[in-house]
Amino acid sequence: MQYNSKVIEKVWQNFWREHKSFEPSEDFTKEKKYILSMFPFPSGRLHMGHVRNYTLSDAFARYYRQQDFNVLHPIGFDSFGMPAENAAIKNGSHPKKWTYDNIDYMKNEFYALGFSFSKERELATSDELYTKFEQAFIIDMYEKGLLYRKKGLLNWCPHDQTVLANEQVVEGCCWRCDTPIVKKDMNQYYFKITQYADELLSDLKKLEGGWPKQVLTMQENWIGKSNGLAFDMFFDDASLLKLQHSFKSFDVFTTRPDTIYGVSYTALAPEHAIVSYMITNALLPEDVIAQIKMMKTASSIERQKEKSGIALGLDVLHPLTGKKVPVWIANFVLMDYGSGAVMAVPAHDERDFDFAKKYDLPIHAVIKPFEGELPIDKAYTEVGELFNSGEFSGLNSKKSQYNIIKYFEENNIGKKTTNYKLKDWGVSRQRYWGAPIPFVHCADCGLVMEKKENLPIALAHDIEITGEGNPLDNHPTWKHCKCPVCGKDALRETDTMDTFVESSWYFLRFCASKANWEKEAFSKEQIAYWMGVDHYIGGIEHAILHLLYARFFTKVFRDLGYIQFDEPFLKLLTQGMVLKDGAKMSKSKGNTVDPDAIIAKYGADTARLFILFAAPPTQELEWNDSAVDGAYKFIKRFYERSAHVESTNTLPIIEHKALTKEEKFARKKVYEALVRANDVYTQKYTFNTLIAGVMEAMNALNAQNNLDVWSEGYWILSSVMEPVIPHVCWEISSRCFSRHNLGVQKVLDEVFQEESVMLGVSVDGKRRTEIEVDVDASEQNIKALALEKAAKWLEGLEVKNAILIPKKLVNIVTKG
RNA sequence: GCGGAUGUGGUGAAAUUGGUAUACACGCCAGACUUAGGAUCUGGUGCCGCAAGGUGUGGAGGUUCAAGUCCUCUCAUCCGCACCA
Repeated sequence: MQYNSKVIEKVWQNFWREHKSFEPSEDFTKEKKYILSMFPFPSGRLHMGHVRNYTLSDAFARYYRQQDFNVLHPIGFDSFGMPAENAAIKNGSHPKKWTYDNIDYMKNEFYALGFSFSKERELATSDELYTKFEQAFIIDMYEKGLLYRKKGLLNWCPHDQTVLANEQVVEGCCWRCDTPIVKKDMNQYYFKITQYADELLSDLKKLEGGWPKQVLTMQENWIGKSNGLAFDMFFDDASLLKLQHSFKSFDVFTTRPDTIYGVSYTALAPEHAIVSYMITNALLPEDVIAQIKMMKTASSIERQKEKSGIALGLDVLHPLTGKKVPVWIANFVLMDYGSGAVMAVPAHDERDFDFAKKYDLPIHAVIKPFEGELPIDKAYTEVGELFNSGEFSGLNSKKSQYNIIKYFEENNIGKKTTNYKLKDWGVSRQRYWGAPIPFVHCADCGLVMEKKENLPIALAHDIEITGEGNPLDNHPTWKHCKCPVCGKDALRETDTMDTFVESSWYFLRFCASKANWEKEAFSKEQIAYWMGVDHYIGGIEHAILHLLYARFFTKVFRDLGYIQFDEPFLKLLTQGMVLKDGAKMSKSKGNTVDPDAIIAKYGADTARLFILFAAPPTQELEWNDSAVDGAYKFIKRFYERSAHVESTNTLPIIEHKALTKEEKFARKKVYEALVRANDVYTQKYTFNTLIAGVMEAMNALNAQNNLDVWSEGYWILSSVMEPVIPHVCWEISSRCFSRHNLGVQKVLDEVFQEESVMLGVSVDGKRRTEIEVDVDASEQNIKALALEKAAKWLEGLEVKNAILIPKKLVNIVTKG
């Protein structure tokens, strides 16, 4: 009996396809599990990260099928996006052809890996049918006021020639191509995600336990809620005059109202409206204007290098003391947070301190430590006691915040305010390969929505992709249309949507059965049955972007009445990266391992086994060729030793008491593996330990030669391992058990009942020897035996106590 | 700087959550079978030591009969955020 992965894997892959083994049932009375992996971008071929991702979800899906659940385990392709267009520029291929060719290739790879995806529900987000429903949702969102268009300062990637959302800028660079981004003033569509900021934050609590803590923290920090005080700073008379009375004040936000008496200057962002006004109206010297322009055009990285500022020659009046406070421009003040203006308290804020030192501005301390001296060479940012703070002097600084905010509110000079770091999601992209935004610009009616019956607004396909400009905009006819309201000639919006829009609702689309695909995006009934996703598996790199957007869409869809829950993903498993030689696999480093080559050499089962065995799912996985070899050898042994099994359609009945020690041990190991399997599949996800347990059981089986024990062992082990190495298990199961063993397995308690146990004996916590005792031996007898056995180590010592931990050890205590 | 995580043999990693540290596997060593072996099987393998024994979970303390696990301090590595007022 020779193991041949190629033959076996082909047989069962064909079998599963012919029998449609992995299609979910429409019987909504059955208990369900929705197992989902983050779907891939069709980049051409699978990499090991994909293999890990889908091996994990496949293990869950197959396990729950065996447990008799109705399992939805779908797959699709996140198939819009810039790489298709970049490939077009490079090779002259059409993005559509490139994309769908890649999808076909990758589907074959999925097939060769034995993944139990529903074939019927496969989709690509670039399918026009998908675009149709997406555009309809966009229209709904616009009607709800959740989508708007405005001009603003945007993150522009000079390489990809498009704008990016804040979340898509990583360390000042484009998340895709690493090019430093620059700010550009443009028209852009936004989703009003900030309207949901508070709910997105508070609902994180509902995910505790189901999501990794790390991801929850990252989302919390990203939303960045902070409470504080907002108030107006009014200009003095001289400044009003200088500003030609165009501004009488500006708004500032602080989270430290307790430091209000320490304000010694104020700072505006270089982009602030007052600054712009002064530039436009030539209220500043030419060289100062030039400096400000430099400051504005500097990349965010440059801007962070060193603090710099310019005095504007204006003063405002302190809201409580009425004293003059100078107004500066400072490069560290961000226009898109709060109001783009801050009150500066150098004595109690590190940034303000650095700035004040550099420009020799006054520093007024108003908080002192409860004990010890106030530091003079740095800002004191801790809690302390207020002084020089008018009627608030003497208060605890933390507690005084409440009093000070209350004072501002009572006197109508400011109010309690909450700010978020989260910004609205800029969603338009000036690129071709994406879903068109379904709007029309009409000279008479303005910006109007396309009619739903005209959807989808599909892309033009006879386009030229050169990398210059927007192909839809350059197309001779595509953008010309009739206004859906007045019927006159009008122009289509040529921007397309961010591809994160598609991945924000694909998990809902999967709930729709193919029969209804044309008719509706999904039905309420289908959603109610399948959602939420019971296990969502994917990379940690989506901790913020995709997962935040998908949560947002879920809440919006709920408020639109389509669904009735708040959170889409009940449990999230974030897999670690796949490494080779200690580094992330990448083409540039030349350390990639091609899944196709592994399948060709060892088969899919080996690849799957290695990936699950080498490390727990959340940890990094170091690729190791000889360990892959080891996985292969295990499967080979597992298969070849199934020759010991006598064919049967029922679990052999064994009289446990009549067995030899080795036989009993083998049964115990087999059932231990079963117990562990249930625990791993449902709670712990540490597949490495499950596989180790199965290996132990195999070793124990091999140390005995009772055919019934062999058969029972294989009955259970090939069921337990089926989610991991399905092909070889179906082969064994089919040959030996006519597949009757693939299903729920009962744990037999009798195999765990033992007549005697080994106990460790330690003296003062140090292990010395061991004893074998009957399970029902009395504590006294056990201790006596332990003392006798440990006599050698007790010479000259006085025994004070002995502690028995049942079934574990006896610890003999001698010292006082 | 802030936040999170991780440190256990030559390597990937276990440890039922305070109870016999190193399961399982890779590697290595020895043996068997073999014309041959990068196949297969058997045995061994934390470190020091001939041995008795000693020692050992990044480091230093502490709590406990008992600590990889709990507490305090510290070092290292990785990840995320980063002038958010």
